[in-house]
Amino acid sequence: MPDWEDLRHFVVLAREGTLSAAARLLGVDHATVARRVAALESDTGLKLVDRRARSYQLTDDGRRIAATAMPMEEAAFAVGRAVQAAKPGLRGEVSISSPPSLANALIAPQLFRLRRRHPGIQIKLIGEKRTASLNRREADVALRLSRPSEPGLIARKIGSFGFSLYGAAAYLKQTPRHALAFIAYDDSMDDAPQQKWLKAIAAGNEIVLRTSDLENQAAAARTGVGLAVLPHFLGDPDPQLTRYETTPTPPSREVWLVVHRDLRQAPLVRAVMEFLTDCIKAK
Amino acid sequence: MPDWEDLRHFVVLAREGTLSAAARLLGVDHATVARRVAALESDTGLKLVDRRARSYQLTDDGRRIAATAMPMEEAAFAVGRAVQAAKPGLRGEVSISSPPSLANALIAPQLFRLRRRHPGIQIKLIGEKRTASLNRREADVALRLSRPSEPGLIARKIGSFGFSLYGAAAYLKQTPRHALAFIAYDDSMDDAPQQKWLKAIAAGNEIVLRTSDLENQAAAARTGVGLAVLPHFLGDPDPQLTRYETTPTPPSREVWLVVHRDLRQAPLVRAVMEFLTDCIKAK
DNA sequence: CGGGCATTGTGCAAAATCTCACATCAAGAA
DNA sequence: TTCTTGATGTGAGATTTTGCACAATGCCCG
Repeated sequence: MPDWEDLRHFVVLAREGTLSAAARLLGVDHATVARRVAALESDTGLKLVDRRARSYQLTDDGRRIAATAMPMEEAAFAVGRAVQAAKPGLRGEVSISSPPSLANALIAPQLFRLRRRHPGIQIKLIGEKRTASLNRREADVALRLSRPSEPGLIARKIGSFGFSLYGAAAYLKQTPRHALAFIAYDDSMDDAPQQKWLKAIAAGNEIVLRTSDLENQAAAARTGVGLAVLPHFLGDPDPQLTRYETTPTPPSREVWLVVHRDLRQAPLVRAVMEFLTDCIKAK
Repeated sequence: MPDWEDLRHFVVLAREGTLSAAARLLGVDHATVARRVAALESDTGLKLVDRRARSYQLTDDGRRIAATAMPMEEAAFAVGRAVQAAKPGLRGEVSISSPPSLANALIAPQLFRLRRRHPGIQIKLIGEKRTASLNRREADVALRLSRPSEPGLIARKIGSFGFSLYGAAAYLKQTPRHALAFIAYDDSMDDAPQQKWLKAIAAGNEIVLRTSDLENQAAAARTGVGLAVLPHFLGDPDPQLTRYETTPTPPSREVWLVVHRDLRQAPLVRAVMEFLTDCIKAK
């Protein structure tokens, strides 16, 4: 039976493609990954990778072995979840994955409540566009803007929010309707409903700024660059921004609270889920 | 994520029950198992075992974690099979599990043929009563006397053989029918068909020897201790043994060739399966 | 074409791990 | 009881593994 640690390193290498990336992910030196893969090759008597100049290329055998070792990794994640779920009481770390806008505007400002109520809980708040995989234990709970379909996950809709166009009051006053400029996401967000809506509404007008960051869009809109589609929870409290009403109104989005089945009973996780629900409900 | 090697050691400990047994199975020192389990506990922050005077007792958490880690072990076995299956050509070791009688009388004497035909193949012949688990990779192929039902295994009936009562010629001549003594398996084999049959037929007569080893039974019968139920392939070629015909005749048994689905295509394994089929067919 | 930039390969010293030997302890047999 | 057997605990030395620093290489981009 091959060394399980060797397999772990090899699986990550197979997924990441390079020694360095695998090493970063595993938190070890790249030399260690290289040596462990070599050890696995010598153990199994199979050539698993072609060592090319700048990249490790899996051989057919390598792909085959990596594929059969994947279920091991999934089982390992299940062990990790079982460990997390077995932790009694309300002490420990919980990681939350959330879209950056929600994290900044609704979660972070409320964290002090959670700490007051459960002083033993440490939060790791991951505000990333990329949806972290709960199955891979990249986070314990997540907020998502649409219902996820991954197996093993449990999702509950805990709220929704609307969008409007916002701009600086002076800008709206001075600019004739046909000359209004727009601020949009970059292409990577082309499939988001609010972006589609904007593209439709802005058909004839100029899109003067594209940025992937919502905070940037708001900042630009505040200074009179143009109109941005912002969620109400971001635009309404801002004294420098004014809604610009349109028909049709922009789409609204749902907020889903997602957790893995294995973790939903853990007291630590339940407390955080309750907190997140309050954050969204009370916005 | 916990260290996979720690998990491997812990799973074996959980199954074996003692440090020493786990250490033997893993081929390491017992101190290594103890330290790895301790490391796993410190990693997870959970108490997994109660260290009692002479034994490691799993805690509830320990049982839970061990249970979730079992699938990892099964996946590891699958990797092992994939490795074995990926070996090209006809070089390497193949292990055969077989009932001892078949191994001694039909397989071992023919091994020279296999070696002549495929000089690159090394055979490990495990003649044990205990049925080795092909799923756990305790053997690559197996001969069984009944169709196995484990998942993932493929079985083919490759032959059958009959039993008869055998005794020394002189003994049979001298002894009146009602005084014939019998030689039987010990209690551990009470569920074997030939043993049941013997118990029925021998209802009134004395059972003078009980032994788990068929070779012993044959030896005793040869020297006139009594009558033993022996397979034909064992009794017929023996010049010192004579059949004692009865009605009803003893049951016959089937011979099944068993292999894991993952291995059946490997050239190495196929060659050995072909060899085993010939051994049984040509008896 | 040349300069970054990221990747893999290598030798060495340090750190972690394992084996080994011995000690201790409990249970069961004589 | 005393002896034997098989289990776990512990410390020292040997071995293995790892990280680090540096070299070499190929790619991308200006």
